[in-house]
Amino acid sequence: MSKVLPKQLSIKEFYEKGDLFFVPHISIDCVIFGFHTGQLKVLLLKLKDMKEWGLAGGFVFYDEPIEAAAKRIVFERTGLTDIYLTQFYTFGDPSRQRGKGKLKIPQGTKRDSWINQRFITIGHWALVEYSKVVPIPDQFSSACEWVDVRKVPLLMLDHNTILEKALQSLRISLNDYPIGKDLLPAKFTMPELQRLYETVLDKKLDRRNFHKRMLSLGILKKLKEKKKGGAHKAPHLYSFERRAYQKALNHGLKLGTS
Amino acid sequence: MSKVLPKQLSIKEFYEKGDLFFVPHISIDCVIFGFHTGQLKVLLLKLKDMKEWGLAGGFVFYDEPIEAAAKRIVFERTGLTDIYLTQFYTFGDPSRQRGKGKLKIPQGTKRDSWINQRFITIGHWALVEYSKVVPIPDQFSSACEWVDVRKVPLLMLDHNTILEKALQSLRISLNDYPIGKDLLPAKFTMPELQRLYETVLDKKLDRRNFHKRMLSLGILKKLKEKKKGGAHKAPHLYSFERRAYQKALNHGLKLGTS
DNA sequence: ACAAAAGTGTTAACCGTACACCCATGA
DNA sequence: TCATGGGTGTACGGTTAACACTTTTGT
Repeated sequence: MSKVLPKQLSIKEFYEKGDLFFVPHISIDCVIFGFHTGQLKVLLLKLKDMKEWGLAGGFVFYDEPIEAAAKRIVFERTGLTDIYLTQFYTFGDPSRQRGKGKLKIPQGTKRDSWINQRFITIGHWALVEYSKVVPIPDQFSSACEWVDVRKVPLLMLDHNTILEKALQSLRISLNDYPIGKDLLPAKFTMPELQRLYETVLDKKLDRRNFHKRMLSLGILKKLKEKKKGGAHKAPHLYSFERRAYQKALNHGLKLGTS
Repeated sequence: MSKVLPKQLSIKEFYEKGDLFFVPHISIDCVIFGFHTGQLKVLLLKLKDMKEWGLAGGFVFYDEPIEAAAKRIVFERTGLTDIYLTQFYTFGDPSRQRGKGKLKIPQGTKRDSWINQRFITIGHWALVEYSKVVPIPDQFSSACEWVDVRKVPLLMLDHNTILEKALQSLRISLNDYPIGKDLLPAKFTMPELQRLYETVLDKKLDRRNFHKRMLSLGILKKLKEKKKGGAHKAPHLYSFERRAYQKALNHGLKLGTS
């Protein structure tokens, strides 16, 4: 799944010759979500020489499927494979072009260089386990950090719009598909799972009803261990039932309306 | 909304010089749905010099937003403006390229011509009123016809997959958004509306419950006229309440789960 | 008068929501 | 022992789904 350039190109070489490797006019943006200390986080990159931050993005090799490219991009920023990934929308505003609006033409590139042309970007969101990620900046960035989705700064281009739409899509998908396996550690407690749902949906849920519904889905396995160390009563630990979880991902949670 | 080439290009000119006007590597495919005689129809094009049929497709002008391009493409095949259109998925398989698989390189074009390169296509579906459409083939096609979605033949490239995914997306959208205004004539009967839903969902619905639910949505206006001419009891005519219908499209049908 | 489609109301099952008490643990 | 969070069951209400009879009209 991970594909690498023949050799590591310098930024300048990349800007000048990228179209030898990548399909021009096409980019991919990945909204990488994680969950930590009760917050929904998104992985952002601080662009060199610019005030703004941006989403994890990249390009598509000539012989690479779109989904593979998206997974590669997530891999390059997180070190993770086996990414849970969903394509949610394609953004094609003609203003998505370096040299238009605030986006500067990269130093030393020609105006007609492939990188300065109009790009259509295919938006994906990914769910990853926060603690397993070691954020890695790309060559255009000076930093790569988790940011609370509620505290996201001004992003380059239309990346704020893309993030908003990713969140919408994630919330909608929550109605039909389970969530958690990719965002929580292998063992977790019911209150932790509930906090995840509350955070994504941005609203409080009833503890007892949540408990009931989650169990009724048949995708949880109650472990005999309890979580030690916390103050107060020790909560039970759960894990997901691999097969049932996967089935729910494939077929959705709602049974066909008779 | 309708944009026209500086002059009408011949097919050969188009194949050779298209990249002077259109963003390379990007195409748009539109699954145009209509409803007639109790059947869900899709507008297909018979390709010249090939066995297969294909969906309505086209390319994006350098300065044209994606959605505008999609609406233009529907306009060019149907003559209609004010299209109800939804982007549903972007297909990017590297095999989407003339010269690979069954798709021939157009006669007289060079292998490295823009048209023979890999294309990423942005899938849309559109709902149009069957009776208002005058199907118009494009320059690559010998015919443009309505085909029952249940009788769709083998299509070029991955167009069968695109159609399948469009249908899925349409069915899902049916849960949250009203349908009918763009597929039915201005005045219609409740059984006609029900047949539309049954056809799209591919299952029978209960007549009385359907009637009740539709009225409860508050988007229908009962007219004083009845439909004449048919055998049997004359059904009432309805029309959609413009404002309520639009509101339902914008905000969805389901009220926020408390 | 008969066949075929349209119009209408009631009931039962289910699901979602609200809600209260007891238990375990660390401070 | 107290404060805090975790674990569990019940009751109500609204929505959905099942279902039968009457009306109209053309043949």
